[in-house]
This record gives sequence, structure tokens and C-alpha cells, in this order.
Amino acid sequence: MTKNEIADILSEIATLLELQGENPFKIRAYQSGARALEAIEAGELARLIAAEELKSVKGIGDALAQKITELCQTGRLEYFDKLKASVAPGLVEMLQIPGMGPKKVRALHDKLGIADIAALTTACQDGRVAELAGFGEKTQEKILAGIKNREAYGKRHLWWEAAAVAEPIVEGLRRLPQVQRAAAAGSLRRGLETVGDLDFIVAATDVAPVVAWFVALPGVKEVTAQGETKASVRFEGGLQADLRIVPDAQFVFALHHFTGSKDHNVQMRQRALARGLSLSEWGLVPAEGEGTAREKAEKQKGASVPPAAPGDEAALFAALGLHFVPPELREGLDEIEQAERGALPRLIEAGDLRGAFHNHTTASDGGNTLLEMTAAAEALGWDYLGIADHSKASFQANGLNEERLARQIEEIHALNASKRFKVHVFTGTECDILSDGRLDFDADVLRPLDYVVASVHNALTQDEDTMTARLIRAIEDPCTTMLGHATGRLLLRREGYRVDLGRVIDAAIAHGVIIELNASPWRLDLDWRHWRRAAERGLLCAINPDAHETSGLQHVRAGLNSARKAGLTRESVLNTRSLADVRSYFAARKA
DNA sequence: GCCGTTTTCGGCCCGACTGTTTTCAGTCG
Repeated sequence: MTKNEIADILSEIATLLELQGENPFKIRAYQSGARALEAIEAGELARLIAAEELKSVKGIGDALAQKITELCQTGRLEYFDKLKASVAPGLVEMLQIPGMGPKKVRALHDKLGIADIAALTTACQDGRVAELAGFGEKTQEKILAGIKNREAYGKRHLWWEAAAVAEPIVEGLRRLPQVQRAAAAGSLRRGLETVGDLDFIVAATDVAPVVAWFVALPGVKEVTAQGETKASVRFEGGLQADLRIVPDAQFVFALHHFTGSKDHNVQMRQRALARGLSLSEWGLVPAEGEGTAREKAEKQKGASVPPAAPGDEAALFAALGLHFVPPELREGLDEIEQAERGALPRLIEAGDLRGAFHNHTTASDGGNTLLEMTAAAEALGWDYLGIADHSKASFQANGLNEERLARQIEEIHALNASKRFKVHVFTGTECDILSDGRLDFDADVLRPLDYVVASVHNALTQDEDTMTARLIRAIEDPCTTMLGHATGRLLLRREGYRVDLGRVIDAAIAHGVIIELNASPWRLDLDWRHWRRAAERGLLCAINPDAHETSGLQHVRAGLNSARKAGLTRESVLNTRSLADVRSYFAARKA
């Protein structure tokens, strides 16, 4: 059983315990245990279990270590099976309805015998829910609406699509005369690959016009909350957005708080408490004495907030003795410890990218020609562009055979020789990894190319051992320069294929093969969670947009988010290098 | 259930909004 599957079970245990009304701190322990597990390196779990060192992972104690070990070794957990059997399965589903938490679900189950969404729908239609103590007409209507929209509203959204909605809103907010500062926070700001909802933090002199502007945004389908300092709306398509308005003196605290993550915030608050301070979205104030953080912050009037009155987040971190932590790193892993030691990586930046290697043209399944793609790369200010169209086995994608590939190489050489563009075009291929791990082209076909991206496109359902061996065989092929989309996942649509990434990464390092960070917003594969330790161990990355049209080149921005979350520096990414350095890298690989 | 230079027990982040109440519980972030 993989660590992510085990993490999912720990999360499910937390949910089941919630439904049983268990101690909230126990529930949190399972949730943070699940996250701690997700954060450890691929392949690391087996080693930790063998060495009996699981408990050294922060957030995993005796009980969780024992349960994780049982799951890993037997694929089952008696405690989980019993717990699951004691809770009606429909109750978990009921939790997904907006406004329904464990207390309400339990009340409905205990008092009305409701055990699934179908029964809940009937009870609401009959008016029985509204008669229950603590429930009313509005709650009943809200539940019915929630059930109706569950499909559309319950899901997460791709970062790319969420950013496209959020960016004009931030710009619009900043143009309002009452607005002093405005920013998007939340998982969008942290650059997470998917986003649950949008959070906007605004400092304003007068709140009412800002709220009024926000709830009247085009595309707003429903206003779900509207108060003095907060409003929530739902857009067509289900994306929800929250607006929070604060006085300017509290903007930095609110921005930090709502950027999260939750785990990061908990650690920051604990750090503040250890220094006799209380940190909240309202401010940073002495922890001693009576009164809430808000009251204290108001007393301070934001003027003499000790030990500094932060004008920006860097000052807030500095007030706690920390270097600035970029939002992408705020996942509650070890960023605070690193910020204390001044050991945070100098993250790769958008301006560092000089080109990219995995891109398609109309020769296979792309929407734009070689010339159009090259012109688009030039417009982005890139120094080079790699073309890697599909190979012949990808028949569905109009993959090139040997003859068409040879013609494309000639065409690219002629284009480079013509000096029509400043951008240099590298010749490549996205060569299929056949089901037995051989490459789709023979070595003498691949040798004239500058580089080879080897990718899996078929037989995705092979078992883990077969797929792992298949990828490793492709990595061991001396023609392979880089591995394309290592797990084949499609975010929110399809899990990656089963593969032992620890062994694949080991093989790539051993053979000097690059693993791509596929920057397509639907892929972001290899996942950022695997990158940090892999890069420390010497794995080289290429951030590749996998562009199928000129606009797709801009997807490198999504890849940069993931690279930054992974803590990657420009040194770990091939396409930050100059044209000359990339040329000599490819030449050295072939020598 | 986890954690600890306040260490084996007693904490564990905290406030806004909603809908239900008539002073607050539940949910959410």
C-alpha cells in the first residue's frame, strides 16, 4: 500500500471520528499525521518502517506509527475496518454538503434516522428537517440547494483556471478609490496545483462600496454571505470567492493568515506564543493579560505593535526572528525551521527561464506550426525552444514516423540557419516508452536529435512492478535525455499510473537522466512533493509546458509554481541555463 | 492522538458569519 493511500485512510479515520463526536484534538492528530505522511519522500516510508523510525516524523507518534506500519505491511487496518463498520457510509457523503458539519449530520442521523443523501432530500422536502431543534426553514432550503449543486460546488479547481478568475478581480479591487491594498491569498497565492476557493484580502477606508462592487461582479451566480467585513460569492461553474476587508494596519496580518496554510499558521502562532506574543489575523500583540487578540490589537491601534509594525510580510516574519518565507513554501513542512536558520532556498523565478523543451507542433497533435511556435517563444523573450512531437506509436496523436521525423529535423536545421528568429530551435522527440520499456525509435533514428523526451502514453494500467521496470528500462536507454510526465496523472480527472517513484528517481539520478516537471496545468507532473529531496540528491529538472499551441507556452508559469513549492533553485533546472550551456549539456550527454 | 529547554500531563489558534436562538452552537477558514 502506498504512502498516499495510507494517508487517505488516516484522513478518512479523522472524518469518521468527527462523525462520532470524538475529541477534536485527536481528529486533528489524524489529519496532521496524514499530511506528514504525504510530505515524506517517495520510497522513504519503507525505510522508516524497516528502521522503526516512523516516530521521528513530526506528527506521527506511537499510535499512528503502529497503524501506518500495519497498513503498509498488511494493506489493512483492523481499527479502521471496525470504525468504518460503525458509521453509516452515507454520513460521510452528507458532510460534503455546504453548511453540513459533523454535528448536524449526527443530529439528523440520531433524531430522524437519516443515513444518506437520498433520505436527507426526502426529509427536507417533507419539511421534517426544519422542525428539528437547531434547524429551521433556511437551513432546510440550504441543504436542498447544496444537494442539488453538490457536483459542481464540491470540487476543487485547477490553479490555472482559478488564477484566470482571480487576477482581474485583484486588479479591479485595486482600482477602487476606497481600496488601499488588495491581494489574493489562500492556496492560489501558495501556488497549489488545485484551488478550493478564492480569498481576497483588502485594506480599505470605506467598506460598503467595496462589498457592493464585489457581490456585483460579472459571473456571480449567488451571494452566500454578506456582512460588514466579509462577503462570499459563488461564480458560475461553482468557484467560490471570499472577500475580507480590514483596516490598513491589519492588512499584513490578514494576508498572512489567509494565505495559510493552516499548518503553517499553527506553527507561526506557536512560535509567537513561545516569545510571549499572540499572532492572529488581527495582529501580533503580547500574549499576557486578558482580552482577545483583536481587543489588544485595537488597543495598540496598529501603531506600536511590538516588536515592529510590519509594513509587509517580511517585517512580520522578522518580528518572529525569521527570514521571509515565500508563500509557495508555507505548507507547514520545515519552512519555519529553515527560515530561522536562514537556510531557505533561493527559489527559481519566472525571469530565470530561457526556454523549454517539450512542445508540439502541427506535425503531430499541436495546433500551431513550427514557425508559429518559434515566433511565440521569441515573443516570450526565450533564447531557445525545443520541439518534441509525438513518435509513431502515438498513432492517436498523429505521431511522426522515422521519415517524417527526419524531415522535421531538416526543417528545423534550415530554420536555424535562416536566422529568421533569434530563438534557437532544438530538435527533439517525445518518444513513446513502449509497454516493455523499449523506446519507440531505434538508436540510429534518435542519435541525430539534440535530445529525447521519453514518455508513457499507453498501457497505463500495468501493475506497479511492471510499470516501474518499464520506466527504469527507458531511463537506462542511453538515448533518453529526460523522462516526460512521470506519473501520467491528470489533475481532478485521473490518478497517475502505479509506479515506485523512489526507484524511478534513483535510476534517473544514477543515469544522469532529467525528470521533467510537466507544467501543463492539468498535469504538474512530477508532483512538487517529490522534488525537494530528489533535487538535493542530484536530480536535474526541466520545466516543460508540453505546449500544444502557442498559448500553451505560458503554462510554464504553472510549472514555476510547483518548482517553487518544491524549493527548487535555478541550479536544479536545465532550462534556466544559457543557450551555450544547454548545447554543451546535450552534446556531453551524447558523447 | 501528539508533544515537551514550561517534558509524561495538560495543553492543543481563534474570530466572522449564519441561522437559530434570546445568548449561542455550528460551520468555515
